[in-house]
Amino acid sequence: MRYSAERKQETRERIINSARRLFNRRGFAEVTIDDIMQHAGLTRGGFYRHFDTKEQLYSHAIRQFLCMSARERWQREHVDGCAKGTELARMIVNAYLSQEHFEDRDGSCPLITLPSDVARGGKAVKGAFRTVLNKMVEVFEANLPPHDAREAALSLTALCVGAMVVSRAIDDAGLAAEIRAAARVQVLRTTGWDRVSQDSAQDVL
Amino acid sequence: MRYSAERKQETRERIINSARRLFNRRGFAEVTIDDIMQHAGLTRGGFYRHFDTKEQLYSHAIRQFLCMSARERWQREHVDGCAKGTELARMIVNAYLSQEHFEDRDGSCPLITLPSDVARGGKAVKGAFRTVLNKMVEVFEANLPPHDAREAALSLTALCVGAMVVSRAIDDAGLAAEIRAAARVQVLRTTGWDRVSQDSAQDVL
DNA sequence: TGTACATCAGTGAACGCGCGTTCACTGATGTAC
DNA sequence: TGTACATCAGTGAACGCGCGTTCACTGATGTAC
Repeated sequence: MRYSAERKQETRERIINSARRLFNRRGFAEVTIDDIMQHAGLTRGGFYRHFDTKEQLYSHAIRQFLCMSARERWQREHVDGCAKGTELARMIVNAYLSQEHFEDRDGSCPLITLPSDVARGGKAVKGAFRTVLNKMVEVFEANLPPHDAREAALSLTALCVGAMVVSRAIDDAGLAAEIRAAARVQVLRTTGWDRVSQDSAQDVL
Repeated sequence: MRYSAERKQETRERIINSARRLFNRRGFAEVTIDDIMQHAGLTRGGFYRHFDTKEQLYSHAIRQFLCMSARERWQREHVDGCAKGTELARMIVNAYLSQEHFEDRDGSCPLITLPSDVARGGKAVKGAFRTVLNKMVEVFEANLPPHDAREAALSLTALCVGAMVVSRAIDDAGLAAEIRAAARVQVLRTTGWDRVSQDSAQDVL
């Protein structure tokens, strides 16, 4: 077969990547196949060498976003790699609620960008969403006093996601920042994560 | 003018109501004008006696949802009218995070249903969203110890909204309920609202 | 190594369906007298 | 009160654009010999 299989695979992934970003930013219906292919440096017709329908691409895009080690990828990009334990948990919270993450509309955590869409979507998408959510809960849970770790981890997750979701939906950067700051204080205070390793207390934000 | 102005107004509001419910449930692009008019008991053509475009209707629908005393309407529907102070705050939290509110996809608080759409929308919609958000924050703020009332109110709002948003986006009713329960415990514990008026402590949920 | 052929990723024009929008029409009700 | 006329909310068929999808074609690269 001419054009090596790897090259085709690369193109395919370029398409999925473009799709992920565009869907993320504008939603399913507001993005055309033309947009996606152009964004990937291709033309309309070639699309169907890689996918059967637009919907199929959508599910791949979401899946890439949600399943494919979303937490690891995100963590690698946003958090210094060598932190451990409560220090890691604190850094994740700081990075999650940071201005930088707030502004990154294409690449941000899908729990923030997609919930309304997912709530209206099918089983597959909801299942993937749950997977990512569970990963986030696990990180928190592992760094909390055991007696009510799970309960606390669930509400911390809801708080972090909620603060970001709401921040994104308003047109007032000051209020948005205030909400994220309030959430951060609340998380760090209730968990005690602000009291560990004072030497690196000011790093992320 | 035949057909009294009131009758026309009634029809118009019936259309907006249908639109609000359908948009809320399925999103803008997935609802056709035909759907909306049928749902309102009318036919396609009549639409343009009331609105210029589908988008205009959308903005009216959202506006009705968001601006038009959303908090008061919601409060009236979901919370016993005569409660006051911290008791009211507690009841609102309980109702907000209740199973009933969780299941009411058409009529639920727009902060939960719309954030992804609004985040992708224009200034007008975001402004309206902020209005509702502020109202929710105010209720909380008025019932918290003054020294950091605002900060606490902001994070409580994020927590309540986040818990509902995330609950809706997963396909596991058990986990969804667990998240809402965890959020409720967290809110009531950090605010102390669970410690007031023990006589009516079990009412809502 | 070179030549002939096969494959298929990618192109771009064309197709056709769905849906937003328009339009000629109806008929119920309002107003004038 | 009754009659003629005007208005316009609502109808349903038709229009036309946009976009998902199809298709004939190209040309780069792989394979066979």
